[in-house]
Amino acid sequence: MKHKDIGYLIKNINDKLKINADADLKHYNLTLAQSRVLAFLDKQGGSATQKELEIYLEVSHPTVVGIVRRMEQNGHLRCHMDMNDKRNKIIELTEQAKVIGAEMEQRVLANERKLLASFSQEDIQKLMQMLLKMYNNLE
Amino acid sequence: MKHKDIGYLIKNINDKLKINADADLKHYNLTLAQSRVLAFLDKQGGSATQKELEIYLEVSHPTVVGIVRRMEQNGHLRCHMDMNDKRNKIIELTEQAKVIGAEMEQRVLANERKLLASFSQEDIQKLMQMLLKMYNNLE
DNA sequence: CCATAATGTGTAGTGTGCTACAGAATGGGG
DNA sequence: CCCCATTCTGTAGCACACTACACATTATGG
Repeated sequence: MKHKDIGYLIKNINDKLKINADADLKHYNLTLAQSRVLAFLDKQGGSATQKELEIYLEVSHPTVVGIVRRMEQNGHLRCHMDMNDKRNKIIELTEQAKVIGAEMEQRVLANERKLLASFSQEDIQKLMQMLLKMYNNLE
Repeated sequence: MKHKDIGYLIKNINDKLKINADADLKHYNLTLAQSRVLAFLDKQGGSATQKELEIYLEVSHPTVVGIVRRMEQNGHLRCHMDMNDKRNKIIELTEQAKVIGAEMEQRVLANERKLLASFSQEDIQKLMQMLLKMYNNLE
């Protein structure tokens, strides 16, 4: 591959990660973004508010609305209003989705191993540091 | 920020890079993807086939069709058929777009400097190596 | 030379990201 | 207590990424 700037390289890696993950997840009728939601909710005990999801995903709220709507249509989620604060929308995993929650976390780990194949532990540490530094440079 | 996997961190960085760049480029009526097209065509002497653009951008051809159509509508590009091979579509920068071509490359460099603020030269080398390694792990 | 493969482009439909605007519920200060 | 700011959610419209399908043109092999 020819020389490219770092930002571009990051975009190309991200695109490929998404394509691979989406292909993997097709069996579950899930996408990469949706699998992150599923893993998050599973970790939270099965439910969270839409706002908490937005903060976790670090995306705008209309983006979350779309993802939640599609997952609800596909039977992965169920939604209802929080009766203690009617501004909140509570998102819950369905039984069907809970079953595959653990598999999702395994899948994330497997993809990570593939991405970092032949990286030493020090390299992974160093990489993580540098990524966090770039992330913070962009606040 | 809490612990996240590398793939997720890369996505978050990519999203932020896009948001910052798009805000910067709004004055030119350009997006990040469009500025890459403009810089590429400028480097190629002002024109290329749509296929060459596709290979450079590493995206699917329908994605290129959309970007080119919007840039043509905005007066940045002009298109015509290649008379030596009628399958090819030749894309050319307009005069208006050529003027800002050099500025685009400067802008890419400026964004790169911001992203890599406080990175040493060795770190940048190491980072580039690791990114390329990840990229190749995903073929 | 002609049938078939390969190549380049286009369209349809979907998912995920954004901004800008709007509405409902809650909280707080005068 | 009521007005106003804050918070959470929703909709509209756009950009860009994909797959699947379709069509035209060119290249190739029998």
